[in-house]
Amino acid sequence: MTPFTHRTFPRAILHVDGDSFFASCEIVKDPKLRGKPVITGKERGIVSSMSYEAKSRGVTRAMKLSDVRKLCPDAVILPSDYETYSLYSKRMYEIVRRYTPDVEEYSIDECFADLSGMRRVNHMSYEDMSMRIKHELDSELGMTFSVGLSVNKVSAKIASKWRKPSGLTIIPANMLHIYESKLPIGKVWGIGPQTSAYANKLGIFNAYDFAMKDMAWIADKFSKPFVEIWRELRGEYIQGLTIGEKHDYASISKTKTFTPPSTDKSFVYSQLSKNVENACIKLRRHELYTSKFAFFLKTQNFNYSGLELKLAQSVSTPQEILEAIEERFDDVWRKGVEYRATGIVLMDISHATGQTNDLFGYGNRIERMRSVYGAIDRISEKYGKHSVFLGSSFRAINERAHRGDRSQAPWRHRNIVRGEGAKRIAIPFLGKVN
DNA sequence: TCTGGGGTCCTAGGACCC
DNA sequence: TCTGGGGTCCTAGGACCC
Repeated sequence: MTPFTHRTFPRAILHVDGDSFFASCEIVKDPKLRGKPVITGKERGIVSSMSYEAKSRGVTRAMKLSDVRKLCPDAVILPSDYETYSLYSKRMYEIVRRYTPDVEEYSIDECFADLSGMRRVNHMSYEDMSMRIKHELDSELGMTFSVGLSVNKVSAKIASKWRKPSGLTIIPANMLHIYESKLPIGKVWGIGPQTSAYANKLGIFNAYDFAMKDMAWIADKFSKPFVEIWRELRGEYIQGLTIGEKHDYASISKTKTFTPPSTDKSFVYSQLSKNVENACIKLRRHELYTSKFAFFLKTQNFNYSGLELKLAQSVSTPQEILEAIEERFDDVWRKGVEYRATGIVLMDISHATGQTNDLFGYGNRIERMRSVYGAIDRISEKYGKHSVFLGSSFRAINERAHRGDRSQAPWRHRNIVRGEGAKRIAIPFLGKVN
């Protein structure tokens, strides 16, 4: 008899997790790689994803590629190819959607699905649905998935992680306590190192210890998210699924580390300018607008300095953002400090432009800017990303400029530059827009 | 894990108002 | 002038996830 509940599947929540997803996609792209230690993340210099062959040789996530080559000289190291990964990701979602419309696209290699109430429609048990989903994923996509079925998200996560790779684990409510008593508290989804250490101090070591505390005790000692986890560990269904494609964002950010670090203001600014351009590209792809943002610089010792700024109107193009940054950049910039990265975070994201009274004809200009960027997005689609970019991003995009010309003013975002191999043509911006 | 990039949610505390 | 209570909005920062 379970301590928690009687019904085996009050809700049937599935969690699907692609095994070594990026590396697996690379192996499907190039079957000759099968059986070899495959690693992705070449462009970053650290391991992003590794095949099980690589894992068994001792390769771990975030390991430096120089160490990987020593450990595993025959490793095949590839740059990330997100286009392909997203394609396989979409195919994964579609297969799961054959059995229920309620699919949450949780991340590029994971999804949740609510199978509740689908037994009659699909003419099969939840267990059979889980088996068939896994079989269709494995056979149609040519890689393996680990699948877990239980009564809520937290438990479904426990199930899918239980056996990897290629596991299928089914945990009905009356069996939850068995798995939980073998699971260290820090392995529970949503319980990280801080909370795990705190729980240990309170005498909680596994998920079952946690689940068996009473409500008042938990509520007294933990914040809301952990109370929800506690309830799900007891078999309740608390965390709903977010169904459908992701088009809404609370924030959009872009940050990029450069090596070696730099004390060169115009170079660092160009990095930031490029990040702003990229963030705006994402904004426009989802037809979104922003009216608040933060920019920051990251020093060599991982200190951050930055500012949060507001715009008079919502925008989806970089001009106003960069003008605002330009005005305040010197408040953040410290001469002689070595910076290793810049970043931008767009906030207050909305679907509409957010009407404000337009005292200075500002909106008119924004309208024109938007139509210019409509054209730019079409050019980029046709000729590749960054075939057109701002003058202020020039040094970040044209790598060679880093060592050479230092005379360029940092703020040249009023010029748009068209890149074409070695030839790059600056186009005066403001005067030409109509 | 001596450190990459992109997200989300929650809480505490200050400002301001009635 | 002082004291008390309550509400809302905003920001900084923590914690966690993939």
